[in-house]
Amino acid sequence: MPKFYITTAIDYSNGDPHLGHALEKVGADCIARYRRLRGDAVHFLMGMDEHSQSVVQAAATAGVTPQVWVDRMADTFARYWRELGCSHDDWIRTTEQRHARTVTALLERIQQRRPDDLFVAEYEGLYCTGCEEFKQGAQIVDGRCIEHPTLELVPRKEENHYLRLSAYRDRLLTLITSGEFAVEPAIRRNEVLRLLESGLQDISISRVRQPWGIPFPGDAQQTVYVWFDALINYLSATGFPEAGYERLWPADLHVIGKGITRFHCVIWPAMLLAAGVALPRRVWAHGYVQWEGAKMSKTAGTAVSLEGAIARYGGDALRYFLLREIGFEADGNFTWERFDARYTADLADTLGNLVSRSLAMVHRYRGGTVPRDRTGYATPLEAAARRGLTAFAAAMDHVTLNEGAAQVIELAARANRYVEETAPWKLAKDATKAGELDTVLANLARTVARLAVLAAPFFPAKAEEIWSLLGAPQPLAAVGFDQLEALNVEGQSVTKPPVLFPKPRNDLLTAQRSVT
RNA sequence: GGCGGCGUAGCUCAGCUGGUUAGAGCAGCGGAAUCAUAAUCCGCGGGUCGUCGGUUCGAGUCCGACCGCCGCUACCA
Repeated sequence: MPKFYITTAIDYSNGDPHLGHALEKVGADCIARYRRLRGDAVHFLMGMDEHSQSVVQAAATAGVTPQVWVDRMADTFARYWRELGCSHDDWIRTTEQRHARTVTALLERIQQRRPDDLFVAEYEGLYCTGCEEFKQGAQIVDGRCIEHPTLELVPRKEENHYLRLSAYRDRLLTLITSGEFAVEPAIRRNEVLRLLESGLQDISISRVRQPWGIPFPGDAQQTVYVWFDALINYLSATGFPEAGYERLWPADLHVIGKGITRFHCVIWPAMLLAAGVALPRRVWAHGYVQWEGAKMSKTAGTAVSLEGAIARYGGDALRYFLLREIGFEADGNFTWERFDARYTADLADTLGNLVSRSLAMVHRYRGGTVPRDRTGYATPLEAAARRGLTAFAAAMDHVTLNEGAAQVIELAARANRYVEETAPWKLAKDATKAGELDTVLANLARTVARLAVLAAPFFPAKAEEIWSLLGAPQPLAAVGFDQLEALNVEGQSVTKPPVLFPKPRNDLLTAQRSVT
């Protein structure tokens, strides 16, 4: 049973999660659930990044200590991920002792192995005495800090610890080009390769005057720079440097957003190379959720609240929509209209209706017991199902989650056509057609069962509900992908179907649409 | 500025290494059916495949230019 260690980016603790965070967690969870279905020993890590300077500010604004603040944020995030059905096996927070221990250990290992890769140098930048921070880029407008436009920015020098990132350029180029360290999708790999080709600068990895952090080993004046600290979380969760951390490490897949590709595909592997620790096998950088075609922004009032999006049809429906419509590669657009359309067409009318009519007919015509198919399932629906299973696996293996979701609904649509083709209600009126009716009902029940299993990575709770309607002796989680082709549900007592995906009234939806 | 991507039916998008009359889903219109959440199924789309050139027997599919969007451009101290 191969292990599969999958991680998501840890989230900054400076504000509530939104749809963008949700896409990443749900996508990673979908992959994790799919790998479990394929029989891997999955270890799925999520967590929180709690050391950034913005945390200190947010806490101060709220009038609480940083620790109280991050505890609060961690609870909030964890609550949302629970509502969305995330099946993570571990939850790491960078304020935890186990993380600090690993950060320290990794730095010490670099100090021992490659002492030349760590050095002290001066950083010189523009310092705002109002913020007590260095400023750069968009934070400077007209030569002044945007927070304190009445104050002069003063040039200031600071001594920092640096990592000799430049030494790893060639090594990284080779590793990425060869695929040994896979950066995906291709557009992100190309970006990283071009960055590498243009050369690397050394980076500073420590800060002074920022006590909310992990002490830099051997220099009590400094703390570890938050990015350097945060990246290590993936390793911390394995128990490094304790013996046995290799049971999980290296990570098989880091799921991240496209905005932090550089950190994960250049800095992180360089850190590991310096420390002599194995590199993760693969990084997948997904795109962003846009709102009405534009970047989501809280200040512009265009950030859809996760609460509202979950409240509309429940967490499962939101998962499905994000993965089917936004996808996990390029940017995608969220609108209430598209959400409503997908929910209605795919979940309610196609899948929900198929489950409803199939189980209802088993009840009406066979007293609720799935009959036996005496033809050996030699039907067009079976042929379509076999093709569907192959296409589903191919899509999921390539992390084209939207295509995987499409395959699930397509199989349900094919089953709906099968119902029309065979017209069970006509067969039921002719006693000589009893065998044919058995075949149709058995095929439909088996298809519904398969759909429950295939849908579980996308909407686990509803899939579980469908599965339970079928009266199977074993739990859904016990079914492996290999068993799906020959899945046998004959003789099972099915429950009369409830409405799985109720369609809300249109006037209510219109009212909700105005609320972001 | 540099590098890269995108621009295909009202909407969301498929179209791999160039080759029959350019496809799917949704929406819309017409019809059938009644097992089912008034759900389902069937039929109907003639879109200059952003624009203009070029290569080729033949180009959404390759090359060039242009127009319009977008991404990355390095320690956001």
